[in-house]
Amino acid sequence: MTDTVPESTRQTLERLYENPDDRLTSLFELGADDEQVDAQLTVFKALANEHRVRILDALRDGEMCACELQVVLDAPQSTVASHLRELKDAGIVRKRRQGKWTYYRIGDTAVLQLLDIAEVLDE
Amino acid sequence: MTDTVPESTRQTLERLYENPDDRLTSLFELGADDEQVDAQLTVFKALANEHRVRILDALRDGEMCACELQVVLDAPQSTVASHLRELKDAGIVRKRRQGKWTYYRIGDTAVLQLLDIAEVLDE
DNA sequence: CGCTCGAATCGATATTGTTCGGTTCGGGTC
DNA sequence: GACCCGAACCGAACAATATCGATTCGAGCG
Repeated sequence: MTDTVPESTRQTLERLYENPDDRLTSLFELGADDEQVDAQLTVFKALANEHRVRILDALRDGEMCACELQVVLDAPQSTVASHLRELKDAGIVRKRRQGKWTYYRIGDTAVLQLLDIAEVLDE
Repeated sequence: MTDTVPESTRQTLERLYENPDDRLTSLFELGADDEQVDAQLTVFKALANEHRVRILDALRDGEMCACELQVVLDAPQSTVASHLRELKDAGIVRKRRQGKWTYYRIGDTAVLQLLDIAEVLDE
């Protein structure tokens, strides 16, 4: 495991620490587990697009059908549909079918927290 | 403004609402302002990458120098450096130079909140 | 100064994400 | 059933990001 580290890095660590091998091991252990990272990535990737952020900002005060979101985004139907699908796949949004229309809503208030925190973050 | 909407969408809204023009206008006004969306996007794009998420997870309990992060990620120096630059540009991370080394740390506890919320979100 | 080393930048290439016309699907109406 | 309409899906063209070797930069040292 620790022997996959490039020699240059090992040498650096040898200068930095008394027990480079121990430090190497603890550095490896610092790595977050894959499931945790996967969950975080799923969410952040879904939020990392202007259209999708605008959809969520529009859904803050209630559900809307796909055709209305089309107006808010001012984008073609197929484009809006694919973004809605990504948001749904990421578990950020839920849909409800009523007759010919499909209504979308934010699935969890935690999403609103994410939007709020991100908005303020870079002061 | 409302006349840029495709005719098909207008027709849809005419069937959905009594005053399609009013609804159209309020839909447009639902659009979040650009500054707000920009701020949110900057943050989410910076977080939408596995390497960068792993860096932040590693920085949870204190600062680390670039060469140590290289070990945590098990990635080449230039790759790590470019990710650190993106995190810094997004205002998520701060750096501090000490001699030949550069130490990075999370710049705001709000970042930790984002990581925590995202991890739990998709239950 | 000349040298070493950690970090930053450059740039060509590879990978991933986005757009959107065309088509299909599913419900509703007559 | 035939038709209409909103939404979903497909896939090819295009755009944005990521990767990483090579080079440069900048601090420390002899």
